[in-house]
Amino acid sequence: MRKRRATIEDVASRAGLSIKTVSRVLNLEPNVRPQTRERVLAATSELDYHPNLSARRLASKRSFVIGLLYDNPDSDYVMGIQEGTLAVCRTRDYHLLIHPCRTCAPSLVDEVLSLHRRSTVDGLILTQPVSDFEPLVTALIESDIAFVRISQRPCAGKYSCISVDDEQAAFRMTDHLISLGHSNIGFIMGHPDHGSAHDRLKGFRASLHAHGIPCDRAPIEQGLYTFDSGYACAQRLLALEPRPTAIFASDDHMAMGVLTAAYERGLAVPAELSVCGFDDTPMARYVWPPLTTARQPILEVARVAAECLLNVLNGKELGARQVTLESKLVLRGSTARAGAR
Amino acid sequence: MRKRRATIEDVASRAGLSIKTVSRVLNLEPNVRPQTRERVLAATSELDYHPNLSARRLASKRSFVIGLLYDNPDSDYVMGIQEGTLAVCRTRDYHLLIHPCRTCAPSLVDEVLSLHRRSTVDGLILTQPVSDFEPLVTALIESDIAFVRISQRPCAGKYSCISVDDEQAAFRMTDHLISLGHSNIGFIMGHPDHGSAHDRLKGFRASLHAHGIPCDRAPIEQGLYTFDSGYACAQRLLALEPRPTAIFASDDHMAMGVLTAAYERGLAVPAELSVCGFDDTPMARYVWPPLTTARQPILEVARVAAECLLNVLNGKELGARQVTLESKLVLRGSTARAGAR
DNA sequence: CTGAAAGCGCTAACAA
DNA sequence: TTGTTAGCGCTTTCAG
Repeated sequence: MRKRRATIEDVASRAGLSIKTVSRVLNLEPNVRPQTRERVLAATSELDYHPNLSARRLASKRSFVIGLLYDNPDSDYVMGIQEGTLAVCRTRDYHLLIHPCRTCAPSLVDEVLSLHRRSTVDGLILTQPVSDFEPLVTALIESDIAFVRISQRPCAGKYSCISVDDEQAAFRMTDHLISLGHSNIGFIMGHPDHGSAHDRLKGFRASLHAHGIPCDRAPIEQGLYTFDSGYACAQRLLALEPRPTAIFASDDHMAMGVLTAAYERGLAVPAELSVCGFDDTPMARYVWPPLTTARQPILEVARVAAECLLNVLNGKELGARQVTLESKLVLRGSTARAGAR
Repeated sequence: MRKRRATIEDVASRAGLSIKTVSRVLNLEPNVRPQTRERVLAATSELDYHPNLSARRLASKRSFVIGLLYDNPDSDYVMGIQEGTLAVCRTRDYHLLIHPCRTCAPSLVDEVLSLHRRSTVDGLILTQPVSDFEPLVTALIESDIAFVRISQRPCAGKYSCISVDDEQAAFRMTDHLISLGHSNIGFIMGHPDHGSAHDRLKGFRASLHAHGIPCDRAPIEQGLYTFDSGYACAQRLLALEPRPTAIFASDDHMAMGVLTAAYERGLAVPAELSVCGFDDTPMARYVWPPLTTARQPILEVARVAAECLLNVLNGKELGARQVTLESKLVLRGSTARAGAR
């Protein structure tokens, strides 16, 4: 037979203390004698006591929930971010509310503000491109809602911003292509609403420049971080005279579009065309040839962001943090020495 | 300047009614005169009133949260399920708590029971393979926790079970291959812990049988729903004498492993080998050649499951529902007429 | 260092 | 059909 769930009063009376003392122990507040703490802890476990979240939320006027905002078609990216934030939430007894959304939806700001107004969430983690959507960020600041952004562009104020070194990584990737003997390299840019797209382009250009390759003549196409856009851009690049010997796509989806375009033209990859992507999504390994790409520490990014936010919510962090994590090049079969047949 | 958030009392006094009446309107309870209801609604919107979730939860001893359990490496599948359940939750003012887990973790049962014990969730949606994990299902039934399973195998009792027609779809897919002139078809089975793996095999066999092809001699390999397992199985199948002219992989990940194995052996797909997958993950379109596969109505499955669960939680549904949704064959370039070079 | 009492904002009986 | 009165289980003053 199931007994009624134990409450803080049960614990208090069992330990021969007041509920306030029990509450103190549970909330790790100071000013409790170690011995008293022990008594509480003992009673707690004897009764298999678990605080009632709703009651705690009501009394403390906090939800102990953080919201995760995303508008990203890449499932693997989103899952990675979810996993990282969840890991932190679990260790700190918070819950995660996922909130997929459309950056372009006119209702977005209201939607998010209402999440907070209804005390559904205490704070928010914003991923790209939502994190770069000015109107929302401004509204959050005005409403004094805690948030942490995952983005390259820091924003003013006490708001932390976590990112990966897109520019650096793109620089190194380009270096790699050049070191393989490529000099006519086509570049496919990502969705212009994502800060990362601009940074990756910057890194590409910087590397060309560093190697004395005139970058104003480098063929650059505007993509959208999707397979189809990559395919379309590749069609244009491959029609150029002289044809690029390598194509650097700003993400793996577009790189796969490039592969498809190459196949359709009967171009051998990597013998006649080197292709590289970015992000190292799981499928980069699964296409043929496996994609050379750059691996982002997504989980780590998410973890740091969540940790930051929880620190802010619990007054453990004052200033804004500005963290940049490092990506790694992953060299696979889709890139090879130029002219190697 | 920000005013204090309106409470139910504010609404009541503004409408000149008691809080109970307001509560009735908010909870769609009967026995309220339409005119009274109007007064409440007016006050509600004038004050921009939103009920405090925590208070409601505490008083009603319900969390208005449902949990989503999954242990599936396929991000696209998981995202689809999340999206479908979220859509329903939003329309019915519930929250979704995602809970990725490891079916093999010994702590799984405790972990899930504690979600309910701490009144974190009112009910659960189980996806495969968690939904087929007996110990958990049994524990949930014993603890009288509401749940809905996404699985092919219905379980006893008043518990609903939503599924797709894996067997039927595999049958049709095999039919398709046979109609293209293939008779020596290799089959790669999915992870044996997933009910779907067995059903797909059953459909495959049934189709062979229906066409008078001896299925006891059909080459069948055991995979794990992963790229690598598909690759390994394909290696074995392609080494057979005579070599199969088609391979039916039980999911797209494994099918991609087959494609890779074929490339490495210099086998042209589909000219020398037809390949088909299952699930229609987004990347099925993005590989070369694009994969013939079967599309599952994942969103719909998730929606129905969530709707079911919410109905149960709100006493709107008594018996167990047993729903099977239909998959669609998606014919792409990876399959072709046998012997067509 | 510890405790008593007063809510947090809502729902649930039970009256009226 | 509507209102009154208790709680739900916790945190927060504020006293000791």
